Amino acid sequence: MSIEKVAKIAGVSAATVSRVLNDQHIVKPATRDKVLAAIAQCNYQPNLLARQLRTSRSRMLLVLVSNITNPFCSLVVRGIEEEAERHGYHILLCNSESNPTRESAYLSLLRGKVVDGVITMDAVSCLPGLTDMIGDFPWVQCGEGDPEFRASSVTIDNSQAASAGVYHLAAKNRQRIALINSDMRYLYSQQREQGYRKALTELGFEYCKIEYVEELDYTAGAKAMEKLLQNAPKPDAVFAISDVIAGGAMSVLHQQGLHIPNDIAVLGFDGVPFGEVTTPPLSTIVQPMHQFGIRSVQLLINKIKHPQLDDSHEILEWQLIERGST
Amino acid sequence: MSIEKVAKIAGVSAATVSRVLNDQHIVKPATRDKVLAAIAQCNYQPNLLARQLRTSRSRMLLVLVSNITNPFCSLVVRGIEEEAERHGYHILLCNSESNPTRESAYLSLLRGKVVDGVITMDAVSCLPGLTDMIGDFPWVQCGEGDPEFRASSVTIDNSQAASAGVYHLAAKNRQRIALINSDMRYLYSQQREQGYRKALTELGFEYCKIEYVEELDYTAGAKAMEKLLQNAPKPDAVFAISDVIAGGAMSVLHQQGLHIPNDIAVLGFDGVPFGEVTTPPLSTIVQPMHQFGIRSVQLLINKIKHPQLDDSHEILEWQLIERGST
DNA sequence: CTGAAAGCGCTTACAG
DNA sequence: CTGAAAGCGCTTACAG
Repeated sequence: MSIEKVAKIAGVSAATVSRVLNDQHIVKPATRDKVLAAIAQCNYQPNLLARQLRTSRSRMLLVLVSNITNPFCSLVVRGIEEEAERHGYHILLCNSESNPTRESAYLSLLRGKVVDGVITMDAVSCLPGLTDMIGDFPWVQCGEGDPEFRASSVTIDNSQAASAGVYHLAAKNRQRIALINSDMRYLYSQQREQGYRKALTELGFEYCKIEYVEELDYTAGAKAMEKLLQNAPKPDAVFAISDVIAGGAMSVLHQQGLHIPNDIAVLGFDGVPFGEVTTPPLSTIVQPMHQFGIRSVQLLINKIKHPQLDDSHEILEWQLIERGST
Repeated sequence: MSIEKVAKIAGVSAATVSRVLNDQHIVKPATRDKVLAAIAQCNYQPNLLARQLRTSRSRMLLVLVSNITNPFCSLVVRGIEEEAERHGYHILLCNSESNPTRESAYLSLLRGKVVDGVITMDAVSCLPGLTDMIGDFPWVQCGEGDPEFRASSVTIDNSQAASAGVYHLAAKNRQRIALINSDMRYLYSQQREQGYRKALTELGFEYCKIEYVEELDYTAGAKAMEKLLQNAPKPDAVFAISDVIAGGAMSVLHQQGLHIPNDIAVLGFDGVPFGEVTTPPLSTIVQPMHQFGIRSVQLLINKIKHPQLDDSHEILEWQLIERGST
């Protein structure tokens, strides 16, 4: 079923059908009604590929996440989808697992005109080949903002938030605050570590111990916690780079019979729902995940509509929520 | 940059460039080399929309999930993406939140030729309008298999698994086994409830108490648990329809000072990673989530390639894992 | 082995 | 207000 056939049924030209389809009000009401009737009669739905090819607009957005399994990511994606829908856009999801081959396969959709722009939530910024692939296409980095790249960004002040986390723990009389950080490829990891070290210095604390994880999952958090408990003196607080990591750490502490927060305090990062149901509930630094998604889409669509626009870098507010674990 | 320009640079016709692009081996090696050089020289990437329009194959799959935030969903999506990539397909994600408007917007992409087929993980089956939209397009239901519909499916035997759960709890000397079930729109909810009731009858248990949740999140699980504890006699075991629900329930039990499993046992469903880090670790019925994703894609692509094929209904194996909570 | 031509199904100046 | 025609960028019989 094509526009040509609808036109024939309605007794008009394809151009007129197209005008009706696109809500152009220059069509005479009577004609319009005939067309609408024909469309309904044959249950016609335009071929979107043809339209996209012709207009060179796909109204699709590529979203590159490193791990959709991470609740932080899925909450951001939710915000992205909500806002995209509002603007008539659809989402193509690439769950990259930080796999460059897969990322580049998806990014080639930009040059292939299948998507109009991309939101990245992975550290593409350190994979030079990939940034070449993005080239001049509309791009916003979400949750991470490397000003070196020609991309807009939506983030929080990671360094400041991490410092605040350390001060919070210090206010709870903790002296030996360990950090479980993730892959230093991520700019946010670097920034949070910097904030952690800065606060430690300001406080005059000597204890400074950092364990790195390669994946942001419970198992990685558990392993890191085990390592942290091996050397003396043991920490009396752990600051985890993500709530998921904190969850893994807490399970090890329970196993070893340590009391949270008396023996050791635990502070997370992200503000993911499961932090509300841990034992004890997890204190954490909340990122505005939903808002991350919404603003990212707004910036991206703005850039798609006005390509000559300058990149903008948004810093949203974080918030420290104290629950039972600190 | 179009195929025409590449052809001009290489001194051949567009048809020849197209043949090289599509790896057709009838091209003379010398010609082939010239073309490849031209492609490299101008960094050419074919317009995928044009190709898709011409071949009427988009190599895109639509995935409809009700809530990407649910770890069950994201683990299945991961499997889907992995297998799709293997076949050269990309994923369009619709996080429907069970919102019919959004679902139908995405489903219209089927008739719009933007996607070649759809995998649903939501209860579209009870939204008649939506199944009309899917029409005769390739469709597989994942995690739910309603034989009434013209769709293939990949599931487990939900009724059998639920019965086994009840028997497991009975073997732990539980007599008052409550069920926290989800929305009865879902076929799997109906099937699991049926398995639960069947086992209860077989065991001759009189206690039978079911609480329903509308959302599959921690909060909903917590609320349901609170209600369950309000009437006497209290249950000595809770069987939750999902691990996330179980997590919410456990937090309430901890708050009320009840010991798990001594005072009350908790059994989950899904086998999601966070069940490993609860206190105590969660016993659960594991669904092969990754395999769900993989098989769904295989069935779907098979159907895309051979539309006349009959629908197939696959039942995969579940597994009861006993951890500390039962 | 290669090219000229038609066509996928739309949209959009242009002319009337 | 409407239609004829061109064109988006590919692929694919068809002919040579």
